[in-house]
Amino acid sequence: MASFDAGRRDTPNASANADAETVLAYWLMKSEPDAYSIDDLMHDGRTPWDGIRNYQARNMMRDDMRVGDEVLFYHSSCAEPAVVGVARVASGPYADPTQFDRESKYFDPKSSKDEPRWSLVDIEFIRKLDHPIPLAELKERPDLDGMTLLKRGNRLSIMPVSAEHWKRILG
DNA sequence: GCCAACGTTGGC
DNA sequence: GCCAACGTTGGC
Repeated sequence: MASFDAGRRDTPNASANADAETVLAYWLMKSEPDAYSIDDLMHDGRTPWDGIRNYQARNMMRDDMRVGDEVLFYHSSCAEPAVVGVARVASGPYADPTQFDRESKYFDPKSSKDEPRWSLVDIEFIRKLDHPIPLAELKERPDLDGMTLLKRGNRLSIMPVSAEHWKRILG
């Protein structure tokens, strides 16, 4: 199992370092545009990132994200997979309400309100890219070598992005 | 704890 | 639609 580091904490004891809280971390979050696109986020302004049912992705939202962290919004499972916009983490973690909703496809009978299994954060719109950056283009760039998104077999829908890669992609 | 079977993701 | 890759489940 790969482990991830949001790259935020400079000291081993982050809790003793108040400044660590103010350092932004960067993320990439995938969404199928048929289900929820960057235009949907632009329209809504803000949305709960519900429906995540993968433990690694959940752990990153629950344990590693901070309000203000910035997010590459990525369209997956579509004609042209691409980074299409920028968003921001807008809340701390809380229980994903869809896990308790019997009508939801994300309903989880093994979860309970006392011990919720799935957490989420809210995401808010920052901007849409004038020109999406297709996956195919990202793959061709030597300066993005090692990016989690580009690793073979990667299926995580949420992943950290290093500050270096962030600058190279948006710069 | 092992591991086969199954389900899901997501590019192509 | 195909299929590689990976996560989860459950029998043992």
